[in-house]
Amino acid sequence: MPKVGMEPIRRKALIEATINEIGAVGSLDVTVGKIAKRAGVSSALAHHYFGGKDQILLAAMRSILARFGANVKHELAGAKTPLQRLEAIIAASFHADNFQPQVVASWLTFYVLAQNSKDAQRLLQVYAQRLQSNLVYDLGKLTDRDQAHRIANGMASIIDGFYIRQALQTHSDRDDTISIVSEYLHLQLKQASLRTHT
Amino acid sequence: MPKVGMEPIRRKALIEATINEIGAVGSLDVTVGKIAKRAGVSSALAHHYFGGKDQILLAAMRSILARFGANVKHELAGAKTPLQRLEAIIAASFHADNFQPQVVASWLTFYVLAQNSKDAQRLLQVYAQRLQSNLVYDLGKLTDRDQAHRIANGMASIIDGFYIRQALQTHSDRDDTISIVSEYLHLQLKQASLRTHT
Amino acid sequence: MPKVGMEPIRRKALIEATINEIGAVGSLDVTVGKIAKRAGVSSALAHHYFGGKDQILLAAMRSILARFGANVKHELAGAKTPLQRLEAIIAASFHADNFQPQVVASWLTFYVLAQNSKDAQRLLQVYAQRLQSNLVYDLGKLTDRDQAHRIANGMASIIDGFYIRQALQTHSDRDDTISIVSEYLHLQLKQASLRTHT
Amino acid sequence: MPKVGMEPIRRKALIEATINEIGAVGSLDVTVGKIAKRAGVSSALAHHYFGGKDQILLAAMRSILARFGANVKHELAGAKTPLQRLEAIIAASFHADNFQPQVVASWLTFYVLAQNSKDAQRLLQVYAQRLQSNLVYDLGKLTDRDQAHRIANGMASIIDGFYIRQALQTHSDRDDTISIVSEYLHLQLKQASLRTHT
DNA sequence: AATGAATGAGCCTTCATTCAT
DNA sequence: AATGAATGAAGGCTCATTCAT
Repeated sequence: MPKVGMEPIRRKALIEATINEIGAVGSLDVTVGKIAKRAGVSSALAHHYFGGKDQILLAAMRSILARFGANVKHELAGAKTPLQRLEAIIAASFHADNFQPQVVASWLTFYVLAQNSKDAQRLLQVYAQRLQSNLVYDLGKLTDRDQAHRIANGMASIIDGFYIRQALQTHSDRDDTISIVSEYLHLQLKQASLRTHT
Repeated sequence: MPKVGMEPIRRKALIEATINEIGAVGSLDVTVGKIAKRAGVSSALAHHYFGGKDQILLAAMRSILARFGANVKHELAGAKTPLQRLEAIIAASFHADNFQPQVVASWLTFYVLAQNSKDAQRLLQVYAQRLQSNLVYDLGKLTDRDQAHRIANGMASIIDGFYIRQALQTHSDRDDTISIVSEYLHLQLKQASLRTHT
Repeated sequence: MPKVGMEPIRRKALIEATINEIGAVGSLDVTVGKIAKRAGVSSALAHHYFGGKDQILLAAMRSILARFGANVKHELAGAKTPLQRLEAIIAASFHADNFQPQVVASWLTFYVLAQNSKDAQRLLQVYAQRLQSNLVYDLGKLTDRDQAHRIANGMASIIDGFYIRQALQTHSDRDDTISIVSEYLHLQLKQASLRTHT
Repeated sequence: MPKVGMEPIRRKALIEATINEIGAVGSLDVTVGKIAKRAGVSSALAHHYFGGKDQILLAAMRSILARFGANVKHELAGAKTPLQRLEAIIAASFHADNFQPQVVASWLTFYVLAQNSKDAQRLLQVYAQRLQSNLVYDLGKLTDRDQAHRIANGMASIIDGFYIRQALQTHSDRDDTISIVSEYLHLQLKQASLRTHT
């Protein structure tokens, strides 16, 4: 039983516990005490390692965002063409990891948190902008700049829309979801190409 | 002058105060005390009329949903063709009344509330299903049943997506938003007609 | 049992309880909960009426200061000559009301509080300056300005000194104490008059 | 190189840190953790060496008292006559070492501590009695026993009074302070001699 | 019709203290 | 000799809720 170097272990456990707790109680009533209990430690320890409730939530948020980023990167690895890259981003968005109930519930909580916490807001905006630039970058190779922005905007919205509907337990099939978003992309591109070439 | 018939006045005032309070504090920290103060009454009175905090929130939710329904009905009034009706639904969704910051913040809160309250969940689902059936009904006249469901699903998601992005203060232009959703509809219909006729 | 207009009664009771609690536990460990219990109410009510612990302490401080001020005013009422007025101030300082163990313990607490609270500091300085100006004013009629300030300074210090020693339970006789301070005053005045007339 | 003989070094550092911490935060909020951090060690070590918070404070108190005693002894070294000795005690009381803000803040803290801790109380009383006997002893050579006690009492009070006023940041000039106390002594002695010879 | 009074329950946070390493 | 790990206990504060008037 190691008695040193516990910090990373505890941090990880607490972050995991936070996400699961949010998933379990649906974001309301999420309490430092309950998170700590779920992680098998005292609430004092949670404060010791994170400094406060907000920072625990923020850390959980960062963790989810990081995992999402990693998933995107991973999916992107095998993609060659811009279109493949765009499809990869869609796939990553609905990757099982990111689309789990607890994770989706966490997203919802973070959206709410972002209404009052500058830090949470910044975090969420950084993520949103990165997604947006990824989309715009690849779309830019397939159509003009204005269309790229427009389509990126639509895609991001439709993805967020499916997320929030998932949070509401309007369970939809993952593959159906992906195909709807993917189809959106294709139709928009076809239409954009028509517009451009006319 | 005995004050009679105050109940509907107070209820209305409290519901309005609830929505504004949610809009003001961003859904967190919304307190019966603050709602009551905003409505100019004591918190005890709020309990007296509604029975509890959850029911106050539910009433506010019903109010927003009702207003939304009225807006839809109003927009639908002048619509003749199925396509016009679908456009009317889109227009109503982004009608200024429904797209105000406080209202959008309230939606977010209700989504969260729905995670824990059966009543809130039911309310939200009733609304979602009504929207869905409206969409499916009109789409059904323009394409086959499967396609209708699919397109309705996509439309609802993209609308919800724009809502949540609005809640995050990713302010987008109302007309742009409408045109993106509307375009989505048209492209899907064109595509569906191709599929059907082949 | 009156159920309205409780506020002043509760405030008074809580302030009294604060002073007694400070006296009882010796200023350390003084807790909102204990104060409230001593006043026969819940700690929530104490917060309701005062807003927070600091403000409760501040209110107790103001009460003691006010009582002190009233005692001074009362003693001053029968005083005619400047010398009588100065003696009256001394008498008031060691008046039974102000020299009770709980009250003296409260003073000590307030001194400590003043180290960290701007409000407490200001309060204490207002009191100190008022005492100082009273002393200087009357001394100024008996000697020159410089001497007046000097003697006032000495008198205030010796009074404070007896207070703190009282807080330490170095019980000294009240009359002895008064006579020592009074004697200080007389000797200083005699000396000052010598200095001036030479 | 095994670290041996660290104990006295750590103890000294912790005591010094305690005094400075009290001076820095104004006696409230003084925490074992902060003291330890200031001393550059873990709070566990502080407990290891002292056994508990109270004992750390007590040790700091003893240190200040000892330093004060040393200062008195040092000043007394050059004093020949009783009067010179009395003046030496006054000088020592306001010696720069003892009149530093941190030291004065510590005194205030100890006064508060003494309200609840038997040990602190005893310590403070030992110091007070030693000072008192010193004063009485020398005064006894200049006047009768009753007068000696009386004057010693006044002197001690006036010194304490200046201390507490210093703690309240009513900064007074050191030399002025000394001269006021010294003058007190002289006037009292003159008066006492009159009384005796009459 | 309306409210002031009052509280219990619960949450976040801090801190002295212990223990194994 | 020294510390990271960990916690129990307690405190300040908030809030939904009840009740008598």
